[in-house]
Order: sequence, then C-alpha cells, then structure tokens
Amino acid sequence: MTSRDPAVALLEAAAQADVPPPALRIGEAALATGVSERTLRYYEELGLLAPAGHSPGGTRRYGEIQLARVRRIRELQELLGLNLDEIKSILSGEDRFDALRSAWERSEDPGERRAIVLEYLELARGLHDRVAAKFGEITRFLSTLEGKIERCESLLAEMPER
Amino acid sequence: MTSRDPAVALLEAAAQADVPPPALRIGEAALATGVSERTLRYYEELGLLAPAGHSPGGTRRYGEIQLARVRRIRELQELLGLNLDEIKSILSGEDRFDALRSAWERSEDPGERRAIVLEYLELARGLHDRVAAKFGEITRFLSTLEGKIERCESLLAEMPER
DNA sequence: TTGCTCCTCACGTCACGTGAGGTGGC
DNA sequence: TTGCTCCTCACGTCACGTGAGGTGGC
Repeated sequence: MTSRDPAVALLEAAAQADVPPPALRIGEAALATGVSERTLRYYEELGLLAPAGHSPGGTRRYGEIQLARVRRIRELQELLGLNLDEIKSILSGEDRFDALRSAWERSEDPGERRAIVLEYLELARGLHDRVAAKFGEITRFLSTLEGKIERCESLLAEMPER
Repeated sequence: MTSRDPAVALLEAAAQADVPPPALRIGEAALATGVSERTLRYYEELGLLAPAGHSPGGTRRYGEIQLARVRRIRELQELLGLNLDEIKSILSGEDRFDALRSAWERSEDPGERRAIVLEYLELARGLHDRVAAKFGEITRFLSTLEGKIERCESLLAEMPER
C-alpha cells in the first residue's frame, strides 16, 4: 500500500514530520492526479479550481485539498458524464456544506443551518439517483457480456479440432 | 411494457404482420434511439453506421439492425467513455464474429472458425475488464454517497429546532 | 400547391491537446 | 550559466450543435 507517486510521497512525508506541507508545482500536481497541466489551467480559467497559492515568481502551487478537488471533478466527469458547468454547481453546493461543517460551533442561525443541510441532502440525493441509474446500466452490461463470454467458451469446448 | 415510440411501434407491427418492416427516415431513427439526426450523419461519415438503404429521392432509411447499432455505440460511449475510433474497432470485431455465426453451417476452414472465436473472446474479455473496473468505481462512489446521505439524515434528526 | 422532413455545406462549442516563444528557480 | 519547469497566447481536434439555403415526398 505504499504510494509510488513522488509528489504524494512528499505530502505524506511532510504530514508525518508535522511540517507545513510543501506546495506542489503544476507538473507535480498533474502527475499526482493523472491529468495534464493544461487541464489544471483550464479548470482554473473556468473557476473550478484555484491553486493554493503562487510562488514569488508567479508559478502556481497546489496542496492536498486541490488534488482531492481535481479527483472529485474527474470522478463526476468520467463516472457520470457530467459537463464542467454541472460539476461547478455541484462543487459549489458541496463547498457550502463543507463551510458549514467547519464553522459548526460558531453557531449561525440554526434555521439557516438546517436549510443548508437540507439543500445538501437534496443535492446528494439527486447525485445518488444518477449514480444508481449508471450502476444499473453497468450491471446489465456486465452480465450480458459475461453471458457472451460463457457461450463463447462452451462453443470453443465443443470444437474438437485443434 | 408497451412501447411508446411510434417508430418502434411501426417496426413491431410489421414484425407481427409478417410484412417487410418499413424503413425509418432519419428523424424517426433519431427519435427511436435518442440521438440527433446530426449524430446519425456523423457516424455515417466516420464509417461507423451505414443506413439500411435510401429512398429513390436519396433520403436515408434505417431498420432495426441500425437502431441496435446506434444503441450499442451510445452504450460504449456513455458507460465506458470510449472514443469513436475505439468503438469502431470494437464494432468491427463484433461484426466479424456475427458474420461467422450467420455463416456457421457453410463450413469454412475450422481452424479459421476457431481463430475468429478466439479473437472475439479476447475482445469480449478486454471489454469485460474495463466494464468491471467501472463497476468497481461506481460501487465505491455509490456507497460513499449513501454514507454521506445517512450522516446527513441523522444530523437532521438531532437538530431539535424546527 | 402547401407543409413538413430531408439534404449538404459550414461555422460554433466544449474540453481539452499541442506547439510557439519567453521567463523562473535549484 | 545551464537545464528544466513554468508562463501565456493561440491554433487544432473530437463529437457533435446549429443555423443557412435548397430539394423531396404524402
């Protein structure tokens, strides 16, 4: 279970050493998430993903939070086929919920709390329905494919010629 | 389980009446498969899908075989995220296998038969691995999402304020 | 003849890929 | 100073969307 990615290894080492985690350069962040540098810049252009900061010279720096966000974006894109506009609105919904959780003690209006949780629940349920639909389609695809493979195998077994 | 699609209904009625099935025009075929007319023409341009024939005036006609092919293309596109080039090579592999099945009795070289079945088996197993991987990802996505929803619900239950 | 559907260009769009030419940091 | 990585345009690509202007069939 050891991580082979040097960029991720850097972050993990920093976490163990209890040192501020080194910010990754764009090439390292791209490697760690499996996307291109162009993709990271494009997401930034769309307002989907901001770097954690910049070097004095102006080059982008990314942290673990940004890497997780990129992976989330790809998950929504590749598993559900959502476009970046839909993903942006989903992420902003999740962001509002996360902001609430991190500021939970600083008790805001309890009615507003409830409203935010309800809004997130609606978001999550909507997502759930879409994922469940995909799950059903994939399951059917898989079982018909397995049927075809089995029929092929028994067909081969019945072919006496070698 | 009655079909609501008028184009599909036409084909079904013809099948019951034992009459040559009426070829669908491009608009009807698009409706029956849920894609645009542009998409059907684009697939034809790429050599992915040929119409069943043409009217004397030159307009395209589609039959049940073509509709099934369109649905197969969309399945590979949307569930697995394949591009049209990959899909084209998969379909041509499936086509070779289907051609073999339909000409099974007209015994070709039995060695060649075996080779075609083996080639198809390899294709199907490759597909199976990709679908199985997607299945795993979707399953994980679904269960973490269900976990989030449950935590939200218990959180709401603990909020006494109405 | 009148609508409606079909036809072929051809330009637009989304999510990037891919150099072109120039600057930054160990 | 030398490489290597980074930067910003900017044009290319894939899988279509979207009219523009004209023809076909009940």
